[in-house]
This record gives sequence, C-alpha cells and structure tokens, in this order.
Amino acid sequence: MRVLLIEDNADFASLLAEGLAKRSISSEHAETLRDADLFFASNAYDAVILDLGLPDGDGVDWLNALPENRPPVLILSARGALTERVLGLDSGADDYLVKPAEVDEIAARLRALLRRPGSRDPVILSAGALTYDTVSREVKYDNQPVPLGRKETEFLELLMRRAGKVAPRESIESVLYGLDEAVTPNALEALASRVRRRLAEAGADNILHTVRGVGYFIKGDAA
Amino acid sequence: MRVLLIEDNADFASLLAEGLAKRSISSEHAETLRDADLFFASNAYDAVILDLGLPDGDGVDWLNALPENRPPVLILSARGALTERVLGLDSGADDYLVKPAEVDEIAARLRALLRRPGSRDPVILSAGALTYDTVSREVKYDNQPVPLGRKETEFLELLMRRAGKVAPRESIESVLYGLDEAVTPNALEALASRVRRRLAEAGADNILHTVRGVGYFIKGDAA
DNA sequence: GAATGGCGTCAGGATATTGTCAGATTACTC
DNA sequence: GAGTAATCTGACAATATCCTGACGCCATTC
Repeated sequence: MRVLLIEDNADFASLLAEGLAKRSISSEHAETLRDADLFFASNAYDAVILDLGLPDGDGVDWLNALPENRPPVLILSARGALTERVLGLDSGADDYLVKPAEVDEIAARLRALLRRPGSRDPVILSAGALTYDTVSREVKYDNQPVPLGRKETEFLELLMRRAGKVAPRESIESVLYGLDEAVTPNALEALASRVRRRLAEAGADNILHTVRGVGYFIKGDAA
Repeated sequence: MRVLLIEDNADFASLLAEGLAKRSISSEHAETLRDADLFFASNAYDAVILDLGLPDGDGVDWLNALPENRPPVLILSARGALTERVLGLDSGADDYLVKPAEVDEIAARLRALLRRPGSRDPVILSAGALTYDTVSREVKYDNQPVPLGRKETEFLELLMRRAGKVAPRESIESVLYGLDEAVTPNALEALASRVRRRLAEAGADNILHTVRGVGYFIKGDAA
C-alpha cells in the first residue's frame, strides 16, 4: 500500500511515516498543497492522508479540486469540532480522524478504505445540464435550482445515480416505498408526471424517459 | 437512503432513527442479529449501522458471515478502546464510531460510505456486438440501444442466455406464455419477425436464426 | 390550529405492445 | 420441379401500460 501524506509538521510526519512503514504501508511526504499536486501528478497512490491547516491553502478546497477518480482521502486534522468533521466528510473525504490519533487506527482505517474498490460516486451527479448535489440534495438545471419534494428528489437521485441506464420499476418502488408499504402502481407514474412538470417549468424538457414495461431512465452525459 | 439499524437499546435506536429521518435517511430497526438476518434476507439496504454488544452474539462475527457484496457497514459501539476499533475495522467494517456520537456525524459518515459504491455490477450477456443488461433489461447493438417491447425483450433474453445453442419452440413458448395461456403457434413467429425488424432497424442484420422444425437461436461469441 | 405543499388515489384518455388472421415466402421431400 | 409443411410478415383489433388532471389526506410550518 502506498499513500501520500500531506502534513506541514515535519516531525509529526516523519514519526507517522515510520509507524506506517512498520505496518507495511509506504508513504511519501508533501509539506504543502503545491508539493502534493506535484507528487500527485507524477505518481499513483492508493490513498491520501490530508492535514487541514496547511501553509498554502485549505485542505478541503484542495480536496474539492481533485478529479473524480482520485484515491480515497482520509482527513487527519487537529480541528475536531463536529461542524469541521461534517464539512470535511461532505466535501468528499472518505474518513476523518482527529489528532492525536494512534498509528494503529490510522492503518486500520486505511485498510478499510482500500477494501472497497471501485470508483466512488462524485458529490455532484450530472446528466447534461441537470445536476444533483448529493449532500445538499439540490437539483439544478443550467445552474438554476429546481424545486422538488422529498420523494420527487429521491426519485431523481436514484435515476441520476445510474444516468443513462434504465432503472426497473420494481427496483424504484422498493427504494421509494418500502416492501411492506402497499402502494398503487400508479403512485410512481404520478410521481414521474410531477417531476416532469417541475423539470419542464425549469426549462428542462425531454429529460425523464419511460421504457414501457420496464422502468424509467435519464439520458447520460454521453448521449 | 435506506439503512438497517442493528441496536438492542430500543430507546437509543428510536432516537437515532428519528434523527436520521430528519436528514432524509430512512431506517429499519433490528434488535438482534437474528432479526437483522431476517430483514437482510428480504430487503435491500444502502448501509448498515451495527452495534456490537448484542444479546444473541457478537456483531463482529455476524459481520464476517455476511456475503461479499454486502452494503457498507458502520460500527457504532460503546467499546472505544483502540484494539476494539482496529479489530472492528479489520473485520470488514467500513467505519467505526464510538458512542456517544452526534447524529450529524453519523449521517455525514453514511453519506461518505455511499459515495463509494461497492459491487453493484450489472450482469451483461453478449453475443457478438449484441449485448443485454439483465438488470436494466436494455438491449444494445454496437452500444446503441435497441427499443424492444416486454415480450420481445424476454424472447431475446432467453435466446442470449443460451447463445450459440438452439432453443426449442415448446421451451420458448412455455416460458413466454404460461402453460395455461392458450396461444396460437403463430404468436411466436410474429414475435420473432418483429424482433428481427427492430434489430435490422438498429443495423443488426442476420442475428436471429431459425431452425426449421426445432426452434430459434442466436450465434454465440465464438462464431 | 390554520395554511401550505407534498403525495397517494381515482378516473379518463392516449399510446404502444402483442395476439390473431390471412396471404406470401421459404425450405424440405420425392 | 412440384407439392407440402413450416415459417414470415403486413394489417388490424384487443389489451396492457402509461400519462395527467382533480381530489383529499397527511405532515410540516408559521
């Protein structure tokens, strides 16, 4: 396992690097975000350990600027307040630890992060000019907010998570309504109709498509 | 988002469930591992919140017994010792929080977990340039979608499942139409004709072949 | 506690799918 | 090459599926 350690305190960094090495995790050390960019451009890492209080910018901003197919990021910060932790996680970090932290736990969390392969979903999903922020749950078309109800939003999110692919009816129903909750098959159709109207009112036409006998889908970015 | 909450303390569980609900995370509650198994067998969850000190066994053991393509698991335990945390994470948990924990943070960590989708691989059958997604029920030729009706799709799926081999008439009929449903032998022929036309319109010619007196087949990948 | 908006249900209408029929076409047998 | 049986295909009608407007209930909000 190979990680990039972004940390401005050189003493702490070397101590941590040594501890990780003992646990078969090799690391490279960047002291600034600029250095981190350089390392990042030329090497491939399995994970990133990111400190937040860096001399040349905020770690969270840097995180947001990373490409989608980045390795998992573990924030390791002295800022331990709840709002800080939530902000960090919702900015796309995969884990958040507060200093001081034991090396054993850092190593264990890195292993946990690497166990789940596959590209992560981006914080913001998009399909054409339509975007969905998975954190704030806002839907926008051409950067203009589209007002949607809870169920309506859930429905759209589900479709955007697999944009371009058809989501089968039963699959949608089992997510929106539980399996126990008895609901008319028409409920979903009414919902789709409402979502279409809302989208049309925002200028988004011909977005939500039906596949008769199967389900619904939204055209992906490619098409 | 839909999570399974495994927690023996009913008061705490309902409090947490309520808090999650306010953040648009719906949850179902299991008090024992046995209950959890039942819920798990019949429903699909996006994530699991797992308490460790349960009446009928240890949560970590239960975790180990789960199948590989399980949803992500967040352990929420009063046991906060370092060794406990490392053990939990190395047993397959994707995150570990120590009680008491803020609902905001739990929600943020759940969102972070869901950003990395595990194995949601669709099963895709293929025969030459023709592909069929068994989940979304989409047929494509040269990555271009082929619009098909329900029966038409069913017919094609059946043939693609045994691509290269001939599917006997009666076998096809018994699948498409029940045994009780009386249907003209011509129904199948009409279906095949329609499917051929649809495929031809998508540029796929000479795909669906007839074996006189036996049935239909599609050439496999080898040929 | 009233008002607002989301959402499930019902009903009527629109549309696509599919079974049936009939005639044309193809493949096999002698 | 003719005859026969099986299959193909176009048109049409029946049916399943879906869309949408109206209504009422429930939850959330002020």
